[in-house]
Amino acid sequence: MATIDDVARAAGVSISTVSYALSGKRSIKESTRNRVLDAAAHLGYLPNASARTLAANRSQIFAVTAPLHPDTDHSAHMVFAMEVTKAARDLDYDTLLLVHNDALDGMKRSAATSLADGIIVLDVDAHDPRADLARQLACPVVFIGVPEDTTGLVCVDLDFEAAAALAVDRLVAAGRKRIGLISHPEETLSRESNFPLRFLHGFERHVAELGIEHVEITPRTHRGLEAVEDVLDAMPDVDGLVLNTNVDVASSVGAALALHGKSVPTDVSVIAAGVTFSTARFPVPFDTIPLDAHASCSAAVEMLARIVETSASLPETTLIPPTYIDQGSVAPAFGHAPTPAR
Amino acid sequence: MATIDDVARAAGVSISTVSYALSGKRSIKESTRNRVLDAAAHLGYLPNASARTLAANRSQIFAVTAPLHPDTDHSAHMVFAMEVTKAARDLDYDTLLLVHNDALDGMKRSAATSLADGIIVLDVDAHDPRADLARQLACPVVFIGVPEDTTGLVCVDLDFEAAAALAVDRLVAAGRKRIGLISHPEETLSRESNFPLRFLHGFERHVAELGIEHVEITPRTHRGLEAVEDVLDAMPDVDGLVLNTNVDVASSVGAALALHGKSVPTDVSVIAAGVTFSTARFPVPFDTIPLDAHASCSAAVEMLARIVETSASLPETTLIPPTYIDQGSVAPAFGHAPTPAR
DNA sequence: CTGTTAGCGCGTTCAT
DNA sequence: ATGAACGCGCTAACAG
Repeated sequence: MATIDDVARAAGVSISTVSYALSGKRSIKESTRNRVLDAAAHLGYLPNASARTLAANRSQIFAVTAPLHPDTDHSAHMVFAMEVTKAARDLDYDTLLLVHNDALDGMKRSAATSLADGIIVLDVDAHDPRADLARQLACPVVFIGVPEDTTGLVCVDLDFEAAAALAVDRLVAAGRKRIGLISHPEETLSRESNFPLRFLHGFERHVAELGIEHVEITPRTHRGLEAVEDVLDAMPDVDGLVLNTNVDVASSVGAALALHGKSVPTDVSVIAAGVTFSTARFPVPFDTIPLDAHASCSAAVEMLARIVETSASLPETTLIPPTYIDQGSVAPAFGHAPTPAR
Repeated sequence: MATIDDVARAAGVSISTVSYALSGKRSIKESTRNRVLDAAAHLGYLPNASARTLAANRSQIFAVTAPLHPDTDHSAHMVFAMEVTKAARDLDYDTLLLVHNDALDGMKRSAATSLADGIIVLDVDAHDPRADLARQLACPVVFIGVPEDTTGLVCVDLDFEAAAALAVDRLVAAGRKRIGLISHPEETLSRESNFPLRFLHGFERHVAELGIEHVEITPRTHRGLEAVEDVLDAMPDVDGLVLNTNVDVASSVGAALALHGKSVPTDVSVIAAGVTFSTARFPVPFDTIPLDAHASCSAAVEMLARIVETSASLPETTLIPPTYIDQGSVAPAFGHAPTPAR
């Protein structure tokens, strides 16, 4: 490969001139700069990554720790990893993938060796060991997700409590009075993956505030049928349903309701909330309050870049407000004059 | 961070002694070596990645290019990326993720800047632009998948043709005489994603050799029902079915057959072949010839490491022999004395 | 506006 | 078996 020396020689200037002409960190006469640029392009010159890193003390690499639990949704996982990577590239960073048992050690390693300038943490549990580690590391860390103790941490995530409240509000605005929630499987909750809990709390708080009849279900299987039947057992005349669950369960809820003679949206209005998947191609599409990977990831990456580049960080948690996608699965209850949603 | 100088001082030796004590590239007296190791452990010393890279001309990083097409299966994608990453870590390499429109440029960049020691290519098309690029790059590249022109390339993949033949053989051994193949959606085939084509060819060749009645179907939807109906339209008395298709279609094939009064395995014996997903939790599990991500990825990563570390590469394509997982979805046809499978 | 030069931290050759 | 010293390619402080 061509080095900066080759370019300098070809352009008839010194190597610092080449460096500055390419980085733009100080002004160079238009004509000489063009000569440098031409020479660089001609030689196909790109600065050696490690030399640049060593000298500038910056690698332009973010590490991404993404452990895989038995119950994690590979598809959602990939989407987050990709969105982080895309957002990072937009800011001129590459991303190193840290997985499996290396999710924790990899954080230490990439920080201690100055491999990475910063670390993005995915799939955060309530009591995530990576939270403690992040507090010890000198390396900047941003969490996509919120552990229980956020002291000293920078976190970004959908506002799941607000998402749950928004779902309830929409159903209530449509005159729905008996609301069921289908949550995540027990195994996910017990691992204390954090967002289902936050959604659950938001739901409970809001229905309590509004004095709404409600029931919460944890699916025993990966199918919607049993979940729907659990809801109907507990609340036969349910007229509103919130789905904060995985795609396997959610995709078969429509058929399960139909099987029990309940139509969507008339008998039961349904909203999928805090979910990464689209319901657009479901047999029955649902109104959705998405967990928007793009929004979370680009926000997180931008924060991390800012922290790295300005070394100014105020630890704080950023909650992204929920948005609402109408697919026609919520309709006014019989005899109910719809009130405007909040 | 502690530098090698700190360790040298703490151990009362020179930096080269530290370097050799840690790398083991030349022998050091037991006692001094232990002093060095202790000092290093005590200081939490890890060599600076870029300094090490600059001096050794090796980054211990592999780049992984994994573009995402509209029809790619996120879940399978993630599994491959993870398996590559795990295999790489086992050999002391980290992996850089290259996605989206950066899949091609990223290859150039990571090679030209010496960011990566080698490149793993995922999701290979028949006419993949990354194949030409790989031929030009000085950087070692291994493909997981096989493009049409493999001249000068190193490729690793499941032997899809053998997998198709194995599926046919198993059905024939069970006395099945009219075999249907449900392939991938048209959009996947037309992009010339390569493995469905290779599977298709293997299937066609082998049924032709054996003189077996057969029919091939390309699903029009993402559901098994229409696909099964297409098969039944073309071949009402089908008694063997090979599924080389996506999880959405495959998971609903069992129910679709039942709906048309066909039982598995008696009326129709079914094999899923060349698929990344497990059918174990399907309503009706199928015998499976898996596309084993772990096998392909660790083989590819080991080859790449070998090429990087010995700079000895003979371009060649390695096809991994298919394996068979019995789930009870294949049974002898009525009146057929089962013959031993090959 | 441009050139000179001192490191960045480590691997490795050459001496001893 | 150990140490001294050079150089990897680049950035940035300093000098003009």
